[in-house]
Amino acid sequence: MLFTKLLIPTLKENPAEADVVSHRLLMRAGFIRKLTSGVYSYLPLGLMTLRKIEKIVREEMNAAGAQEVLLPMVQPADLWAESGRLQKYGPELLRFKDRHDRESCLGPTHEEVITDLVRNNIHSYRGLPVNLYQIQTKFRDEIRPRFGLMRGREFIMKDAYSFDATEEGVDASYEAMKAAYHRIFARCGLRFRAVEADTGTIGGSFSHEFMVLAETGEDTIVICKQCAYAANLEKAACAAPALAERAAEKALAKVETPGKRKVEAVCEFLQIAQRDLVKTMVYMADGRPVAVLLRGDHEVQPVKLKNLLGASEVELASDQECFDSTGVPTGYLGPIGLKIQVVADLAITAMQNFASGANEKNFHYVNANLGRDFTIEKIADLRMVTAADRCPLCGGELELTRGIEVGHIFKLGTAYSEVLNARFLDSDGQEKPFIMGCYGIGVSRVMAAAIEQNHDKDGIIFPLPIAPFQVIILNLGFTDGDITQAAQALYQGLQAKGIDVLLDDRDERPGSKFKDADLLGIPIRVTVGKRLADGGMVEIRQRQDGQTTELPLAEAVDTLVQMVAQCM
RNA sequence: CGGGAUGUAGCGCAGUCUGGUAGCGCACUUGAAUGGGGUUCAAGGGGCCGGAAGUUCGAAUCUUCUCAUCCCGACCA
Repeated sequence: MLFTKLLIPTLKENPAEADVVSHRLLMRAGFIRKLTSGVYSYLPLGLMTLRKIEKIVREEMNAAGAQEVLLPMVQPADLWAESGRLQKYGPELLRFKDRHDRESCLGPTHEEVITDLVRNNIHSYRGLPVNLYQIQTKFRDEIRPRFGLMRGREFIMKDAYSFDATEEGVDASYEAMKAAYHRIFARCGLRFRAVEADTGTIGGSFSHEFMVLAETGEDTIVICKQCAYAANLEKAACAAPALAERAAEKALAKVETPGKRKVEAVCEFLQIAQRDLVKTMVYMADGRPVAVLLRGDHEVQPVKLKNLLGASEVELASDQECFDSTGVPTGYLGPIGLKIQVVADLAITAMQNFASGANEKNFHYVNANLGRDFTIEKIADLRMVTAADRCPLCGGELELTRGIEVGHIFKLGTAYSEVLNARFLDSDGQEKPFIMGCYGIGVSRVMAAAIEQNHDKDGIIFPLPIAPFQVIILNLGFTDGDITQAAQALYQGLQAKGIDVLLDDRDERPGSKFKDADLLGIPIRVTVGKRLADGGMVEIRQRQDGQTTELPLAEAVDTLVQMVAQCM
């Protein structure tokens, strides 16, 4: 296409509202414009990239045996009431009434609608398994939309739902999706990892997130350097502590620790290492206080705690809440004689003769021992993994790194089919609920994540498979008929070979064209200028590494076709 | 919803403290020159100073209220 025929409003300066790199560059390169908070228009270039991502997604979903459908965005509230999520989903579900005063909502996700569709149309195990997907705009009234396309309220999502008759079946469906997702993100040219994840509010029993690796990612992920283990920090398991040889238990003693509340201060005062102190953190679990014991140098992982307690919300208690429930000021809490529920992290089972608060202002115990001085009902893995931890699978070294969640797959089980009474007749004549899985990809987020991962100071560096154009031709001889004609010919030659090519035919200075080409991130740039007039040569430059070659115009088409084929 | 900040031309900003009727750069229009890393000169067009109320002879500027946007926390593709 011709540059002059496309709406590509590039910006020289960074918009004040954008300070995340993908947002900034998407704005500057003229891919998106904001309409209102968390809601964006896609301009021609943005839509082209989106379409390329969608095409890859479609091809892989179809290849994995899924069928494409398109479900309604406006949904009756009744259906959400039936699943129980009308209440549970909260204000993120945008609700409104139509002219007949019927309660409606905008679909933030489609478990209800798809389950309704399947329960009304599939009644036998003979129709199973089935996997239905769509690519569609979702709306979630996020508390705080931010980072441009990374967390919009309106965004484009591919969501798929599988229905199986058996456990083996759903496992196979899940694995097929996992494999398809690997192919999708690999084909998009992204560096990513699939990690084990918490199942969150969607529920279900098993889940993986697909993370695009980028320093600016919102999530921390844990990767084993030796084996294939990878997990979200929320989920990452801590290896069971190595049990050292048991030493003799020393006598418990209460010591005065005036004004020493923080772990560092207490340990310094007592002349002990932080790993020899048990700290006591109080959390409010659905409004009920719970104390968590863990080693002085460890941190609580709230999601693990939430899961252990079966609570819907856990939050660190304020100093006041803490005092109200225990009668002890924070800093002096300890397991011995504490009146509220106490749970403990696994790591403390390996500790001996440790220090802890004495539940009395300005006092701590030393030489406390689990079992002798106190007992704990629930001991579990409750802490955050650290880089010092070992892989729970192979004992290898762990690495903590940042990622952007672009895909999430869940094995749902029968959670939705049960509440929505979606059943089929099995071969044994029994009526059974469908066993479901659901699988999402944030298509618009993939575009943003690709940029977070691939950019430099000059602009975007698109992986070729998702670049709006594969090749950009710069005509630098705007006033020179021969050069302009050669650029035109090259443009038509590439088009004839099926290359997505953009010809910069603007009456602009060379500098502007170079700057814009870099900003747009088109992988291959061809410059047709006075070097053509001098020696019949054109210049080819790769955006990725800046590698430049010159070659005769006559060879350009074949060479470019080869280069593009190599990168797809 | 808590904490912080900002709203002045399409974009980036100054002017606000100390009230006197709106300015700079880029972009845009016209003309000329220039043509391999955001070129130069000249002449133009464009603003209800987010909105409302108040104080004042006079408000972008002071006061109050509102709306919007962005950033930091709990949620998620």
